[in-house]
Amino acid sequence: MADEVSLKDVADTAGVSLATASRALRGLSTVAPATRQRVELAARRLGYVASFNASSFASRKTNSIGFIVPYVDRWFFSKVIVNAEQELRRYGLDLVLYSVGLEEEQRRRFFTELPVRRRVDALAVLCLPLRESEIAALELLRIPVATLGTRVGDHPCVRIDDHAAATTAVRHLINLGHRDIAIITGQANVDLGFTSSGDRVNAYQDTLLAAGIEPDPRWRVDGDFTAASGDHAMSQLLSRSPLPTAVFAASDEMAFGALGSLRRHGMRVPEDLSLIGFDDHELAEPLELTTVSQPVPEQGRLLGRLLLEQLSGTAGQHDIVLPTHLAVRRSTARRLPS
Amino acid sequence: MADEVSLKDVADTAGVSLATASRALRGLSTVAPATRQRVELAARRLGYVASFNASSFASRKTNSIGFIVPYVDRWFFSKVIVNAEQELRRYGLDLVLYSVGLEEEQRRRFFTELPVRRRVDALAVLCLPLRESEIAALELLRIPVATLGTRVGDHPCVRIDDHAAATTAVRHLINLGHRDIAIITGQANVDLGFTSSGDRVNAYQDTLLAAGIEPDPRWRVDGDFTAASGDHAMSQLLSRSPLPTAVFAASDEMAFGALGSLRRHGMRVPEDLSLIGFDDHELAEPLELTTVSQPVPEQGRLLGRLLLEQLSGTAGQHDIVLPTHLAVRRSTARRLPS
DNA sequence: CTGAAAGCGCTTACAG
DNA sequence: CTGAAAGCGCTTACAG
Repeated sequence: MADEVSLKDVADTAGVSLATASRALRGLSTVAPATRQRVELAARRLGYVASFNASSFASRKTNSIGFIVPYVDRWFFSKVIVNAEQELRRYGLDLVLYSVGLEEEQRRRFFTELPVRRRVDALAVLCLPLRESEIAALELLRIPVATLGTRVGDHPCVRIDDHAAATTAVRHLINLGHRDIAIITGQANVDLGFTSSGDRVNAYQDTLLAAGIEPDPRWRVDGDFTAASGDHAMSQLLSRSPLPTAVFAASDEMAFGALGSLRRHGMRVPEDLSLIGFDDHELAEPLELTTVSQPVPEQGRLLGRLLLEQLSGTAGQHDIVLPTHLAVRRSTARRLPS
Repeated sequence: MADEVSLKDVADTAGVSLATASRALRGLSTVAPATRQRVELAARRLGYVASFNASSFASRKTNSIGFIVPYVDRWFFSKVIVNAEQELRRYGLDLVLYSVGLEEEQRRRFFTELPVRRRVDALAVLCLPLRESEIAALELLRIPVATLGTRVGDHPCVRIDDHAAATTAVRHLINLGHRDIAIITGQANVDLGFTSSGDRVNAYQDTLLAAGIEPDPRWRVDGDFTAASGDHAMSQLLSRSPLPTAVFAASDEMAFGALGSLRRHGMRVPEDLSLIGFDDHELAEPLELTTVSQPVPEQGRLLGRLLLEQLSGTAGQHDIVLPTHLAVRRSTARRLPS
């Protein structure tokens, strides 16, 4: 692109210095309105676009925000990322993605080599509870950090109350008369250690106990948040006896898999078994899944805003807990008197 | 980060010049092995990481690839993006996302303001058939372009044969004895004009005609690839009379929505109606949906590779058409003699 | 195989 | 409100 229009061209055309042209185009307030107009006109005429690289380099900012995520091609994460990205793009910031979920080795490398160093102005950590050593590594960066789902140190965080939300789900089943309630957890991914997963299991147990029901360990099966694991988990539950009358799946995607298993086994929902999920995935409504609804796009937007606030030094509230609610659909019903 | 280790520090420690240090760390071949070792050791000792901005700027490369996409939070696109990104990251390239799908205004701005200018080294266009004026705008950039799903000018492309794939789906229904076959298209998004959507509709009509069946316009309902639209479309079909005995949904997500509608209407699949989708979404297997399977991750990887090849001047094959296959599951069955 | 020097295209104190 | 000049931290001809 040897023929790209440079800021110098704009400055010359407008009859001002490089410095003034730069200030005018960035909207700095120390430029006379008339001057600004001339510069803007020249820039438009010449079709000038600033070099991202050059201006980032000169200003010692990267204009990029790093996102450390376990997965990007899962419903929850893709929604969060899209919405955070839109929030950041308004301020000219790029989102650069780092997937560290899959392998321990990948994660270790990320935190030792710190590829984000000198590469991003701030960092978002999504649903990854960090170890002490990892937190220490991040502090070395000396850049703002915000997290989603799980608090990391004192960094600002946006999340939901997983324990309370899961409690709502289990209590809904209990209120419908169920006592034989199984759970499909997300705990198979122990290495990632999503806190939300643990919180949901704990809520399940606490809520049962509070209702005077002893949680039966045979009615807990661990999935990994995928539909396939939900399918498999439900098949395991259906091979046991006695059968539960209701199942709480810790994510909608697992619930969808469970739905498949139930159909293959000739079990009707909710007539033979009630099923409740967690998330309010967009398929939950068409598939009539009762679930705990959480505001995913809003979490993404707020995460973006937390980062923005820190970069501009106007950091506000630090631990934002968003509300969830029960979306009652057809997949849960009153327990039949048996 | 006033205290970041610079290349100068590394050079001094290793007792070489800046230039040599730079060459050694980038693995250029014109460095003596012993020298290289000394430099690498020094870099490791000091914990040196090159400034992305500075090296990009100095080398007049952005080390970023732009992805123009209609959506990023839909199954197909998120899979493609993840896989392309992994391919690119191996070569130190970042993927920067531009969503231009939603509003016409957004799209117009993208192609007139060209925010990718001076911002990316190459561009990927995903499933967006471009207009002449838009193609012209891209050519102005004078950077490599590769596309997914739809050819744009002569640029390299990776795709499937949508017409052939959809033909397989419809023929499967015909082979099962169905003649009253409806279609849920993706044509509601006319503004985006996905070619895949049109190709699938055409294949549907062509295949019916080839079998001596006159396509009935009442059995075509337009969706927009979302589950909600599939749900709605199926409800419309079910309100008509006579009913089709089989339905081809142009995407799995629409098929899932259709499944919801069918259940609410008390229709059994496949006993009362056969349903076939398109994509092989991960929920297709648990939900037992017969579908046309396309290799989505591979399309992402190949797209990344096409871009890489062009950047390194080793461009190979230019129009890669990947195979698809029918995944037969429980949602389709032989038409009952009525 | 190595080094000295120019330069990438902006932004930013500093001075006025 | 504006300009001259330094400088951001690397890479890249060029020369040897």
